[in-house]
Formats: sequence, C-alpha cells, structure tokens
Amino acid sequence: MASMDALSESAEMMIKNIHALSSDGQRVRTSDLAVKTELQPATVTEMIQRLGEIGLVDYQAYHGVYLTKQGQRVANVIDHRFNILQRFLTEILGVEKDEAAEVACRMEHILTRDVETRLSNLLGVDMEDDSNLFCHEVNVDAEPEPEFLPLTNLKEGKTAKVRIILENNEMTKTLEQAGLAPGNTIMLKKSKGDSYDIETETNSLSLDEDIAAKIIVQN
Amino acid sequence: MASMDALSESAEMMIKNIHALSSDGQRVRTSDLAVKTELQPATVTEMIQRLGEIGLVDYQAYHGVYLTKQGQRVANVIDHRFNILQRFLTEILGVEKDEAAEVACRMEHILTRDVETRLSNLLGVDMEDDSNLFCHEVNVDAEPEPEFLPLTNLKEGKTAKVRIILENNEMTKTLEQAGLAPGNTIMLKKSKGDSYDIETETNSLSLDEDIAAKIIVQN
DNA sequence: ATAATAGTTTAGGCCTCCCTAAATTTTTTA
DNA sequence: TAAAAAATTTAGGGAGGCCTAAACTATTAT
Repeated sequence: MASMDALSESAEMMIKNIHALSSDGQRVRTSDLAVKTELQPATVTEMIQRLGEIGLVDYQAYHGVYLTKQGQRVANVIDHRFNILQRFLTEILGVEKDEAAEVACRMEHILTRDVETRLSNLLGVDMEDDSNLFCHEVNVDAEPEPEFLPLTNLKEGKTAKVRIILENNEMTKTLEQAGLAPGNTIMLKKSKGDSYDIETETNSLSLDEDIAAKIIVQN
Repeated sequence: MASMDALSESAEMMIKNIHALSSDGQRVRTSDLAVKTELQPATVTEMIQRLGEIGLVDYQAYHGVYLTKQGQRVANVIDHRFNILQRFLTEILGVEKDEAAEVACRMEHILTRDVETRLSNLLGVDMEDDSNLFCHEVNVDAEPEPEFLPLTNLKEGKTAKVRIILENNEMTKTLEQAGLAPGNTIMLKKSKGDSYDIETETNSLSLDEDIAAKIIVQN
C-alpha cells in the first residue's frame, strides 16, 4: 500500500476491467484480463503486481486478483465517469455509440470531480445515487447504423432526422423556426437543379444548394 | 520525417508551446520552452529532436526550433480543440475558468474530429472557418454569459431558447411538434407544483416536472 | 498418479518521458 | 579577443508500459 499518486490510464483501465470480469466476487484470471485488455499475459501480471503493491488489488501468484475495497471505489468512479461521458456524447452531442464509447473510455481518466458533477446535472443524474454505477462495457449489438450525410446527398422521398446545422447566423435561425432544427425529422420531397424542396414537421420549404450542404442529416 | 502515428500528449504539448512562443516566426529557444513546459532543458532538447525527425519542427542544435507547415497544422488543430473544450466547459457547464483550462488541456489530445465538430456546433462555431484557429491562451474577456439550465430552473415570465432535449422518444416527438424543439424560443408562464405552463412559438402547453427537467434551455 | 497441456510468471529487451551531472557551444564582457 | 557566464546538448539512469521467449505451476486426462 504505497503512494496516493494519480493512477495512470493503463492502471485505471486494468482496474476497470478487473471490476468488469469479477461478477461474482471471484478472483479474476490473468488470461481473461489479457484477452479483455488486449495485452499479453506477462504484461497483465506486471500490472496487477504493481496494483497489488498499492493496495488496490489482492493478488495471489497463479491464482488471479480481486479488487480491494479501495480498488472497488476506484472502479466505481471510473465506471460512473464513463457512463456520464457516454451519455453526454450520445444523447446530447449525438455521437454514434461506438465512437462515443471509445472517446468516453479515454476521457474517463481525465474528468475532474467538478466536471463530472456538472455533466451529471446536465443529464439529470443524481450524483449521490450510486444505483447508476454499473455498466462496465461497450454495448456491442450491431444495429443497422444510421448514416450522417449532408442534405444534398439525401435521396428523393427519403426521410431523415436533422442532426447538425453548420453555421449559426440569421439564416439558420430562420430555418430553425421553420422546423429545420437539430432533432427534427424532415423529408426531402424533390431536388431539382440546385433547389431542395423539403418538408419539416411543421412546414414546407425550398433551399438552395449552399445551404442544403450545411445541413447534416441522419437516416 | 517518419511515422504518421498519433502523437503523444507530451509531443502535442510541446508543439502547442512552440506555437505559443513563436509569435514572430522566430526560432524558439530551448530554455524558454523549458520554462513554459516546466520540464528540464535536457528533456526539451530530447523532445524537439524527436519532433525534428518526424518533420513537425525545424531544429538546429543550439539555435532552437520553429514549426514546419505540418507542425503548424498540428498546432492549429490542438489550439482549436482547446478553445472549443474550454468554451464548452465554461459556457455550458459553468466550470470555473482555471479548472476548465486544465481539463481542456488534457482533453484536447483525445477529442476526435467528430466530437470536435459537434461541440463546435453546440457552441455555434463554424468549423470550416479558420479564423477562430488562433488564440493559444485562455480567453479572459468576461461576457454576460447566457446560461444553460433545465426548464425546471427557469424563472416565471422568462423567455429562453430550447437547446437540448434529452431522450428521443414518442413524448419528445410530440413536444417538438408543439414547438418545443431545439432552436425554438419558449416562455415559462407559470410553474405551479410540479406542472410547468409554457408558451412556444406556436402553442401553449403544460408539462410535468419529469419532462421539464429534461429540457435544457438557454436564456 | 503422472504425463501432457494449459495457464502464469520471470527474465530480458525496447521505447518514451522524465531526471541530474558533465561536456560542449554560444554569448557576454572586461 | 580571451576568459567568464549562460545556454544547450550529451551521457547515463530510472520508472512505466509494452513485448517475446523461457521457466515454472496448475490442471486435466489417461
């Protein structure tokens, strides 16, 4: 049980993965960690030995590890940060799930307590409530992924959801009032020449190509 | 000029600092970089030699460095990411400036292009426009910042713009059709008990607290 | 129960990033 | 312009994090 230095990203990832694999409180095997972390078994051994010296993990040679109380606390913090970040990235920014998971997995080691709290508030999560502190892993269900594309590439008759409007000026303000706002669903009726006829939930309108190119939709 | 591997955080920080110190296109001295980065001069030398081999920097022993075209491009990307992150942290999350700078300074090396774009959009920055790609340092102009807050925290009689609606289900679709969509302006008429009477551009409606809490507005 | 197999650790090597101390080069100044 | 001072680089070392190959331990199967 040594220094209270900040843990490295690698060390935190190892703890996170130990937590993810120790469903029933059993010791986690080196080889399972190696697969999960995509490291060589020898590297895992080295790592968990170091974590053992720091007191975050109970390690017995040839018989794997489990998290100590202290280690569990670390794991919970990391998991919580990951969840908050992933939710922020997907629900608010609209980032695609896999990328959100990757980015969240890197950022979770950087987030400060304060930023974490503020993000939680934005998402309407009660930080005191530990009940959302699980979910270790990326969800790997392959869904027919909706594509992001400029409105100019949408096929006639297709419906898509507005995700991003590049630029933020008078013009785009007008568009938003006409129902062309992020989150709304629109349908491209016709594109003739450089004019795009679209239908929003509330209006019909026609845009020229320059503007249409700045509207990114998702089908 | 070697590998196109991703740069380490340390390498990116060095480039950022070279950029920050080379105001007039002059070579930057090792000792100045040492002060700025809080590293030993010998460490700086080592680093800039490596950067030179990769072609990001023009290094002449005993006479300092300057960024190559390629190095400048890297610096611009990093600076832009920093600015976007810092603005997000301060303007939207309300994080105190110094902490925001620190966190942004760690996250800038992790941000993907996609997340960067989406954050820019949330902030109303046009990503194509390179004119915002300078500013190495923290912006210290205090403006009367518009606040992001859940509808449940809006004062009666106040007008605000809808920025984000968390969740994307049947209910929220209905809300959007009633004018409660990102980009629209609404006014909170009255909040009595856990019921919120609001006026959108097209309708009047009443929400209960659970839903109101998921609507983030900006005043 | 022991030999074969599977799993784990140790040994040793490489790279990055940081350091200090010594050597070297540049700049200053007398 | 040569000696002193300042700046820079080289040399060498340590920790973390990763690797492969070899040694070792545990498990399984006959």
